Amino acid sequence: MAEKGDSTRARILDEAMRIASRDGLEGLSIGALAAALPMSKSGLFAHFGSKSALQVATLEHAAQTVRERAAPGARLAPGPERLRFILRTIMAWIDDPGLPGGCPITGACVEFDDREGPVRETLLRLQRDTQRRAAESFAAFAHPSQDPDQLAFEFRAITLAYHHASRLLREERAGDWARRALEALIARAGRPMPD
Amino acid sequence: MAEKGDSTRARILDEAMRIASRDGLEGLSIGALAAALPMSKSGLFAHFGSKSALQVATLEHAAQTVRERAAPGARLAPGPERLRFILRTIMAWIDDPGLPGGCPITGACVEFDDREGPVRETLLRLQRDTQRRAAESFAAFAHPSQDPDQLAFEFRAITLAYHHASRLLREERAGDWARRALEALIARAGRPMPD
DNA sequence: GATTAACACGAACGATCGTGCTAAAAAAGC
DNA sequence: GCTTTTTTAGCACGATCGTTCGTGTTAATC
Repeated sequence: MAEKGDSTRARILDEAMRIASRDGLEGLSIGALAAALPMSKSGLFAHFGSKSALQVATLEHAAQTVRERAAPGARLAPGPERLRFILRTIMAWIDDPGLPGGCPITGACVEFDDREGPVRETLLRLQRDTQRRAAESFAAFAHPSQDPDQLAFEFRAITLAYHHASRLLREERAGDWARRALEALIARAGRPMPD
Repeated sequence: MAEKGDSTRARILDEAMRIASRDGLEGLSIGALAAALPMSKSGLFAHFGSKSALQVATLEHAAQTVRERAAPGARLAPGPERLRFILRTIMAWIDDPGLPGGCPITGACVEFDDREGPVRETLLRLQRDTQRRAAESFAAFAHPSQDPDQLAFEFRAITLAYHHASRLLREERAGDWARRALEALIARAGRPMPD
């Protein structure tokens, strides 16, 4: 049985997530990762077989981590409270001191948005999934004339802008801005759509 | 007089912007850039003296380009119409077929959000500038109880989410979503802030 | 026409990139 | 305790990275 291999694989991916957070998935190099563990380059490489496999594994590992942190939100019924919980979780994830460059998935989204390959496909799957979940929560309480996908788009917008304001601009008010934006969005979702 | 040098420098930066759009500012390599022009690696390098100087110059060039495209908006008074024009301009810029990876500045924002150095400082200056301009347009018509910085944050959110939906997800409805989000934001700006 | 400055080039540097191959060490199964 | 499988290390490869240097070519100045 593969026992030892799995635990070192997890150790590798934890560190890979950290490095990818700062330097991006492409900037994540096998040599630097091996040196940080520490481990031999070839020994590490044998776990994945290719760089893009390592990139995909790192992405999935990051997605799994944030999924676990958001798990308590599943107890809440889909609706405003769950959305507030998700936003808090994402904001804490973006500001996680263990991730010196913010969310590695967000980074990869910009890095690989136009590069075909397995990494992009993994990203698409992950992002479509979270988009769908946000839309569900909006649909649970929004006015029937409102489009859940529209609201989910704006929810995503808030998290992206928070990443931008918090990490690049280092703006202290970023948290307030994001919370207020969500409250306004929740309020609007309950009203009928104008036009 | 530096005559020939300036024109080749512009040619270099045009191509650098294209490559940085797809591969990021760090993925922009001197060798690949020289091969694409075509030009010798050393001849190109002499124009900038270092890679980070090339990165900064590429960023400034991109900012100048988008500034020129947004210039007609200066004729409009600060307010909703100008905001609509800016959003249209940014969306066209993000979808520009000459930029195979979307806006290179947005890419750099995620790539360099936690890497100290001249590139990050350039980004900070550029982003603070556009943030300030958006806040001005909101302040021109918003209800006094509204915070222009809050509204500018949400305006940025829309453009970031559009980049995400259009380039990564390749979602056709992205344009509609962004326009609707802006209209909702403009409408809210005119109303007093609740509580 | 001679001098000088600006510009581009080719070659080479040490370093690091991703990726194989082979053998030693460690763990697992009996 | 031995065998078999899994995991790691060592070493080397071709390619590419940013950068430096010396040289030639072109254009402007006197």
